[in-house]
Amino acid sequence: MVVVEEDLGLTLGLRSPTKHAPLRLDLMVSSPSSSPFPRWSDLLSSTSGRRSSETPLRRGIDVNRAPEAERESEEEEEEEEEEEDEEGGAASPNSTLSSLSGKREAERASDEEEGGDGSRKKLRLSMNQSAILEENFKEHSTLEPKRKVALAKQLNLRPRQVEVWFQNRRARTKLKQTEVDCEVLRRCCEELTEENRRLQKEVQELRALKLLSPLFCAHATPPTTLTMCPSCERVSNAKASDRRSRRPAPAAAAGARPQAPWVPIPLRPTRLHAQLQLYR
DNA sequence: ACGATATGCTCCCTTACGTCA
DNA sequence: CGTGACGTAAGGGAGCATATC
Repeated sequence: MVVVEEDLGLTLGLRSPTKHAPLRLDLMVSSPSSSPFPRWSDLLSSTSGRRSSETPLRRGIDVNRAPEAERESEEEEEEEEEEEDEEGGAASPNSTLSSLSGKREAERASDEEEGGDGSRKKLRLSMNQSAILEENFKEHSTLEPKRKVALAKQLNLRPRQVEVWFQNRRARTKLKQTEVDCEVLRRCCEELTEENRRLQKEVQELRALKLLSPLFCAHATPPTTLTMCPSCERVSNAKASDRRSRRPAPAAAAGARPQAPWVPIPLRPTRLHAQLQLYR
């Protein structure tokens, strides 16, 4: 499966009204000054301004750190998974029923054993883990199986956790991009509404001007005649000298519409005509 | 060559949990 | 201390691509 980075939520298909360029937002981490390891809540806090104080993670408490014994067993499990991965395919336990066989089912079973009562465990990633994941996401927003396993090993996480993190990260990026796109569209709509209002006003002023000066149209200089081709009904304002009958061009004008005598059409000033004159 | 099936991936929506005000 | 809002890890379904038979 060929995956293009731009299709992964970074651009949503909405186009800029001006340049037909995809609206893009750089959502990557940009070396924050306050903390070396930014969290997503910080990156996105421009909209919700909560979470101003330090989190336990910031205070140095890693809630995600497992006891050493469990840690070792997890590492053994990861090594087993890595071996399986290198034999072929990624160990990615998915929830699809058809996929719940074999390796995945075994992994889920092992997870439940860890959880004990079967309740869902929710682990917070440490700042360091988040930062490394963020760095990797910056390089590429998708995960190859080998990179996933390598990252998992580096971060002392299960490959499934790395996979989920990337998945959620892509979702956040897309959500943020959607918000930006909506804002751009909203502004565009406002501008067009304002432009429409302005034009309506202009039309009203022009109409009022016409009512006040009834001779206005008479003083305008409309073309006295137009010419129309009887066959194709095209209208032309060619000069009188060019209005004489023309013979249909022979073979040279192959594909061209056969010429017919052009007939002058007397024109009277109309409202449309006046408008056209005014807008010239 | 073609269809059925299995597998693995991503996307999307939802749920559950942790944290904070 | 209880509660609601919010952020986020994780569960689960659907769709798609690929490999195998």
